Amino acid sequence: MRLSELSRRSGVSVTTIKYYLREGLLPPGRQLSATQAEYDDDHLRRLRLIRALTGVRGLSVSTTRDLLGALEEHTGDIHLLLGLSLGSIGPAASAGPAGEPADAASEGSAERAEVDKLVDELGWVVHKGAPARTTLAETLASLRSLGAPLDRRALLPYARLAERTAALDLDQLEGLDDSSEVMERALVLTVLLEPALLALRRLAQENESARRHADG
Amino acid sequence: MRLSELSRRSGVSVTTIKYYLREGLLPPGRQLSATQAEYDDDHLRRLRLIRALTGVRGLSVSTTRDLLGALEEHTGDIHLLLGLSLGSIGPAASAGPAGEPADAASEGSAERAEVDKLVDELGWVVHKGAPARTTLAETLASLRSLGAPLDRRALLPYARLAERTAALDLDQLEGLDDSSEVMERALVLTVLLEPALLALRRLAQENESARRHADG
DNA sequence: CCATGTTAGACAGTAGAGGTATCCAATGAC
DNA sequence: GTCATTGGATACCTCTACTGTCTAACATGG
Repeated sequence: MRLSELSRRSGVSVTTIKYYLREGLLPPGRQLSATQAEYDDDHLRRLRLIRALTGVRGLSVSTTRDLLGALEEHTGDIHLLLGLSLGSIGPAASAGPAGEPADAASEGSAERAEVDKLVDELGWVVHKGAPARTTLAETLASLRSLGAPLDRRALLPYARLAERTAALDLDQLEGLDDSSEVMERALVLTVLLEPALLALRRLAQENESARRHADG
Repeated sequence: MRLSELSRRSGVSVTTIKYYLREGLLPPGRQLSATQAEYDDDHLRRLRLIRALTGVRGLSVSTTRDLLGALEEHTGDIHLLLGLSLGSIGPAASAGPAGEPADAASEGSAERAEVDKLVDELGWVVHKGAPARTTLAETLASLRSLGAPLDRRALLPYARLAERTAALDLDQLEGLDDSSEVMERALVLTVLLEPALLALRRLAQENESARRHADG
């Protein structure tokens, strides 16, 4: 199909698609001549994936590019994809010592040790450099500085529930043969399911709050 | 304390604090004269909370303002806070019929019904207009259009785990007396724990993936 | 062969978010 | 009296995610 047809079928404007091509989110089409290119259903799928990641999940264009790049790069190696590539997709990766405030509860290196100890205690096999470890440590440091500290003991039951959630996630990948299909599904489930899980948690919170106050 | 001291103690620049005051994220200090104002520890706490919400969690300034506003408004009514105010803090609230693409898997009104049915099946007591219902429905619609549909049956075990997560969350609020303290703690735990829970899930995914591939 | 439509590529422009910088007159501390 | 600080106002800046316009080269239907 032509670029204009790709645009019509995806609901994404031609200029925006050109922008994604420029930014390397979408691979170029098969060039038929200097002024003609053909796109296939893979492009349409990819485009829908891009819109879901940026729109529904709210990822930035550059994060989306990195994610899609990791998808191509580690084809067949679902470990690297789950553990490293999808490891941290928060707002900021906070690289380097940026000189935090003097008084603000000493940068969470203590939390990093706590996280490593937790992972150890759980018996999890997780790469030492997994970015999610850092994300977790940062969040704990932040919670502590706000006066709501969570130690290993408090975190452990959450971790056990995360374990079971992850098992459900991996179950969803069963029965898929094609490797690239598995990889894409893994990305979709890991990243796009996040808003759904958070929404479920909020609904459950409201319910639980209602149940506990029912005695009043 | 003075504005400059508040700045020094929080690590946030004076201009940025002024910006937050302008935007209504931080309440004004006690005005001593036309050119003198005093801030207390509440301001410092609030400021740290703002930085945590925008920095760690990545919320926008306007979302943060809404959240903090809800905190003041519903003091004492933890229901409204959990169910309605914190209901949807995703990237976009998608208000109104914005004319989605022609071909893109018919806007998820079917998903909305599915969500309502799920909540019903679970026996959850949740406000009909809870924004998290919409968030959930949108995510499901998006997953379906990407060829990875999750129906009620697949979602149910996730919901049961969310239930237990919410119970842990509410446990954290036990033993707190002061109402405004409970409210702030609820907000912090609901919103700031999110990155931590997602990080735990990703670590657990890597572990589970390693476990399942251990036979190879 | 010509009118019309489409393409890649280049580049400028835009709107919103999240600050940052500067100036101001008033005022408090020393 | 001098100097730092304040609230208030306004201008400016950087980044992100697009959007618009232009050009020269084709393609396609009549």
